[in-house]
Amino acid sequence: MKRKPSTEATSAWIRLMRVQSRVLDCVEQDLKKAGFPPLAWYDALLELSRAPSGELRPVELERQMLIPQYSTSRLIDRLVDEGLALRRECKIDKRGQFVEITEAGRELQKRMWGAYSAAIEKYVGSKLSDADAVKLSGLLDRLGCSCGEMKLPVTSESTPLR
Amino acid sequence: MKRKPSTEATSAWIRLMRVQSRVLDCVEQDLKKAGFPPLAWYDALLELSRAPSGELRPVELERQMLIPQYSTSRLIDRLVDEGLALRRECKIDKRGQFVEITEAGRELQKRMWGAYSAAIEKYVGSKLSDADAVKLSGLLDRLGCSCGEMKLPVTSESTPLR
DNA sequence: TCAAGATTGATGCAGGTGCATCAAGTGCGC
DNA sequence: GCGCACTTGATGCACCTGCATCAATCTTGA
Repeated sequence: MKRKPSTEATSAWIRLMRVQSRVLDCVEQDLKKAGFPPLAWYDALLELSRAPSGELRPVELERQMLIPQYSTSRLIDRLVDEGLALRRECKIDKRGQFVEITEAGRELQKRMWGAYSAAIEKYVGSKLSDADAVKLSGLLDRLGCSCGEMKLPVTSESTPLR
Repeated sequence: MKRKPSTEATSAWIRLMRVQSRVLDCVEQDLKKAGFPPLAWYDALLELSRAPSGELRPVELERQMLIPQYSTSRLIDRLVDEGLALRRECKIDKRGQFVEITEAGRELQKRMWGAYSAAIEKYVGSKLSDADAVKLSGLLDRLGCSCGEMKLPVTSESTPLR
């Protein structure tokens, strides 16, 4: 058996697991109560809306969102079913396709950001000073480093972040 | 629409979500590769093994683990199917029952701790000084407070934590 | 004591996820 | 130009989860 973690590390691990799941639960619950779909839909719509012409290859979306391929494929199915996105053929690579966000998709994304940002403020922002939020981000980044980097959200005045 | 979160808060939120899911994924993956069942089984076995006579009411387990009732019910089903626990009738309350950990259950819990603790060290302990781990715990606790408190793991030399 | 309500635990159903695998298309090396 | 490995995306299957609901039992209050 390998070296054991310190009690401090173990304690941080436990809190990371518990707090994240609680906070995520709260946020998802608020969104659901407001009649919105799950957060994953928001993430996908945001990625699409940010893309140059509102379209991405599924494989790009997959890399942005860090979810497995089959998961992306099915998420797109659902978005398309709801008229939030549509599949377009990709002429340069006939295996592939483009997924394009629709007007309805863009609108839903914006409306969701209202509820989503309020939830972030309620469950995170209001609990932490900005300085502490920065400290927390820094510590978390140290844990994430080994699994690849994290996209920094480019923030302009009212641009939704991810 | 309500007040918007600062970019610092939003950034912390994003990292909390991403880092947790990455790290959890890594740990679960390591456990799976070592041939062990999911972490939830470990948590349940640990709670049971810590209980006074190795048995708990499902409703207690549910409260300890912070998972929904139906989830507890089915987790117990699986543990029982695998011979890691057994259901005993509860004489004082005929609606209820006791779930008792078996010898096999205790053993699996101990064996899992070997792999589990190694994973914690690998993905958390080795990335953070003890002092930073304490800081991280503190910041996370501030977020968790609104959702109820967290059990502090009582640590003695080689006692598994949760 | 008895009815109304709360608590305990199980379960049918719809849907989501992970895994393995497949088919189609691309592109590289020879 | 051909074959072989790789990439892209979809899907069948098993299992897991959330939701709603149920039956059984306990508790409370009049």
